[in-house]
Amino acid sequence: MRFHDQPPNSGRGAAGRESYHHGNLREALIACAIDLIAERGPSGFAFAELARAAGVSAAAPYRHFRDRNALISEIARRGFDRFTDALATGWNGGRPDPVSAIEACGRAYLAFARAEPALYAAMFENSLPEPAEPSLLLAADRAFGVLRQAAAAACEQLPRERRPPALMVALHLWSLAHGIAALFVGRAGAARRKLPMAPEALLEAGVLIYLQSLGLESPPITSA
Amino acid sequence: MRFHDQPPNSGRGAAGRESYHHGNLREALIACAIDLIAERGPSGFAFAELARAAGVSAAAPYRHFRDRNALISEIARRGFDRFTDALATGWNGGRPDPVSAIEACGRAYLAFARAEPALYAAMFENSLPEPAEPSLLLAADRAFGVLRQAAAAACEQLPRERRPPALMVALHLWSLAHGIAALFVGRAGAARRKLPMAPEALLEAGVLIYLQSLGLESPPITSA
DNA sequence: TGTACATCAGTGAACGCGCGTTCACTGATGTAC
DNA sequence: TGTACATCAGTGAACGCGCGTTCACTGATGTAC
Repeated sequence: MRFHDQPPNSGRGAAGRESYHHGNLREALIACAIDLIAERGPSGFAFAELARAAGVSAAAPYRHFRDRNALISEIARRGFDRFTDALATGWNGGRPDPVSAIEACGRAYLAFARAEPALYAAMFENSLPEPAEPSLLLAADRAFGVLRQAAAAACEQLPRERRPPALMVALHLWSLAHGIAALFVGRAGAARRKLPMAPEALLEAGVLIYLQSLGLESPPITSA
Repeated sequence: MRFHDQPPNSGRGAAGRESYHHGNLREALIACAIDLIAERGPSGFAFAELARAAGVSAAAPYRHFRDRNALISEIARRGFDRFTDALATGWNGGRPDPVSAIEACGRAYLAFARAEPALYAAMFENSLPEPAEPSLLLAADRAFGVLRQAAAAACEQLPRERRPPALMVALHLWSLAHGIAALFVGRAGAARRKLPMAPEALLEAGVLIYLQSLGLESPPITSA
């Protein structure tokens, strides 16, 4: 499954290119870049090489992106947008119950990292200079917002005196999911190793153990 | 605190270089590369630039490393060795009790990532080609072995029927620690954000919640 | 419908640059005797 | 201690290459009238 659309005439390479004008070079460059990132990582190719892959001259991309970083930043931004949607779909408003919904959210997290390694890498393994684009920061905030919201909803199931800070819970969930994604999904570093279980199962077990400790079970103690 | 030694005449740059022979170019290259990685990441500089930084001609490094990857691989390998030591020191044979020792191990994990961002990046954010050097894989295995051993010792505190697989516990701990390190320590991507608490505190809380769910407390239920 | 014109989105040549890698070389060091 | 010689660990020039970026240009498209 691919999360990004294929607009008309945005095919990779020069194939289908008939006119002097490309028609949709901006989208074609993004699509080609995503392929290159998936192969070699966000720092693994040159801007000129990307132009070649898209079948245009090395000068053409400058009509659409200030420089290489602007391209990567745009890809990361779109990645966070898709990521937000994927997490929100998993969470599904907390139905049927917060714990199940958080589990679904975790599955969506890893599914995204697996299905879109290039986007995930552009989001988390880029080397973009600080400060980042404001729109990129906003998109990242929105994605984390889903986790924060999920954690808050789950925490509200608990009696006030046993209620941990929702932000902390969200950070724990995010860290665990990201750790598993970075270590065991995608094209990682030397640490890559075989797992006795699927990453999804590992995350699910970890989250269950964690939430159980907080006093959360599925189905919830307080039934609807 | 730096974990790597400074052998004689391994100073950065040409400073202190008096003779035709460098004396310790291999170590000097590694030291310079660590500085460059800390600044720009494991893919952020060229082999020739490293030679310049070390004050030698571009051809000199080839006397000591087959190519750039061999250098990065060596740095990652040494990183894992130091990392193993740091984790083992934190674990401290499980004293005074497994839960406290695991917490100390977690602190050592983040302390390492913080003190040695270049080594940590070389270990986990490199783009080394597969298959990795066997010696690098071994070094990585030894580091993970400390976590596995710690998890096993902790699990043995539990009655057999409530005992989770130690490997799974080790993977959870590793993932959580790595997730926190990748997201909140060092020079991360667009996701970098301010935390309401120190990464160390975040990890400590997460590990406590997790272990508590397994039935582990500090001080241990079964006293010595 | 036709035409003039403005704008857009490409081209391709050019620039200076630094990279990776090789090569014959040479200064420095270590050692046998 | 002295000397001859082998080995080591550098140099610096050279190569072809691809990169990033700019520039004047031009083909294609859209629009006013």
